[in-house]
Amino acid sequence: MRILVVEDDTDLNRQLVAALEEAGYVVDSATDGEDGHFLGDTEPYDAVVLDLGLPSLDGLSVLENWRRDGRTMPVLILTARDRWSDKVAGIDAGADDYVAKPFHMEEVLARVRALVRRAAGHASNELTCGAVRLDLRSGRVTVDGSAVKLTSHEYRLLSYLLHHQGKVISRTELTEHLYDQDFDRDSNTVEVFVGRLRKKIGSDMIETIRGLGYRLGAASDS
Amino acid sequence: MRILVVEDDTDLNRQLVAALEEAGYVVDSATDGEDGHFLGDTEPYDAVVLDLGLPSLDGLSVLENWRRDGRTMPVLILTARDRWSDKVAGIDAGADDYVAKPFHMEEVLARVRALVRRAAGHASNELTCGAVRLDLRSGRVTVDGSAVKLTSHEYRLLSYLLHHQGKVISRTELTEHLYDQDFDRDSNTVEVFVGRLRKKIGSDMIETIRGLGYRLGAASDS
DNA sequence: TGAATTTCATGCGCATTCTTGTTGTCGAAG
DNA sequence: CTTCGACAACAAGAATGCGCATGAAATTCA
Repeated sequence: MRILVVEDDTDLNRQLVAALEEAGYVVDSATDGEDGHFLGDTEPYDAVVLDLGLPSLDGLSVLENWRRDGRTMPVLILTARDRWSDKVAGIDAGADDYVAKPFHMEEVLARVRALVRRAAGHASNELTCGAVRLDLRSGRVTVDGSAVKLTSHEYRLLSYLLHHQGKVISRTELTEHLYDQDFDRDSNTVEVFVGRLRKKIGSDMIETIRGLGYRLGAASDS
Repeated sequence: MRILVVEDDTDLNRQLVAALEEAGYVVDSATDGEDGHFLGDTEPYDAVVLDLGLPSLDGLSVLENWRRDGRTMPVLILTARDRWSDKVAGIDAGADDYVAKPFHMEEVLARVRALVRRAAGHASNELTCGAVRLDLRSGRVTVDGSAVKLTSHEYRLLSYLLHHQGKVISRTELTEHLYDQDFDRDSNTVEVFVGRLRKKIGSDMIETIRGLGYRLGAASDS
């Protein structure tokens, strides 16, 4: 999962990035509205954390621009302001959630978790597929009840596949969501990780659709 | 759009119902957890407004039960409590949004609007023609309910035909859309793939219009 | 620094795709 | 009605290139 943080306070920015990375996300960040707007317009993020008070281009305008351009990724708004009318404006501009500063990092994490989860159409924090179970809060993975130790990339891959289970995911989509902007395109890293993951969770979980991508779960249904 | 309101304060309940109906929704309401839980489990709502402090069955439990039963409709939580840890608990239990009491009705309406709008984006889109069904999201194809395995090109071909069913598609149009610009003109690959597809989905699906191209669907006409 | 993790490179197996050639079908003209 | 030419369907071998395994190099992390 790939997240964009747009926050001008460099300290807070750093904290957010650190916390999100700690939680297993790939994070890009911008410190002003123009950069943020550009990134959000060009890169496929799974969620955005957006401060409203930004230099060069106001957060609300950034959001409105994205929505006008048809970008639909979930956006969590941060703001020092506390007036409810601002909240309504933000929500109607297309924000998906809202946190008032000062906030607890835990709360932001929970909300981002929920946004990403919901954007993929899941209501619960436990993602399961067959014998595989992933708890988004603790980051633990079990297969048939017994814990499995995954490396950070393996976890990201599995998490993405579980969020979008049943769907065919192209290799480019995976690289775009599991890595930040600069990544060597013609590389077989993804295949390597799919192979590793298969070894750990069972090779019949991830299906290969030759020429299109991979698909997890719901292999045999009518 | 049908909304469920679960709120024990009869005054507030009535206000919510009135405001939501005013906004054009069809609204059911319950004043305790058990009733609310039952309704949410049996009726298909597009969104739920749920108070946390309820008699007979706590709101959080109601929500958890719904999620455990696989109900995925968006839920907006109302609560008097303001401690952030409660918010996190609510969000992690599967709530989609959160409003602290006391609130402005405008805000609730804005959030419900947002929830409904977002949930609408998850309609699974499938293309069908006769017994053939193609789910664009999962890339699965079924004929008479039983799954059919297609290769990448076969899938693209079928998808294109389904998108333009009833229309006559020339062979050049197909090559132009299934291949990138430079493609050996005098080649019969398209016919080969039409043949393969016919073998897999039934030969009466794709009609040949001699000299013009192919047509899928709309079989019964002169 | 040492261990774990991630990335990169090579070669192979095989599903998929393409080509070729033949047979079959339709339409029009003699 | 017959015959001929053009177009389409089918089959099967050939070639392409995708995806996987494996191991070594590089990088990160403790």
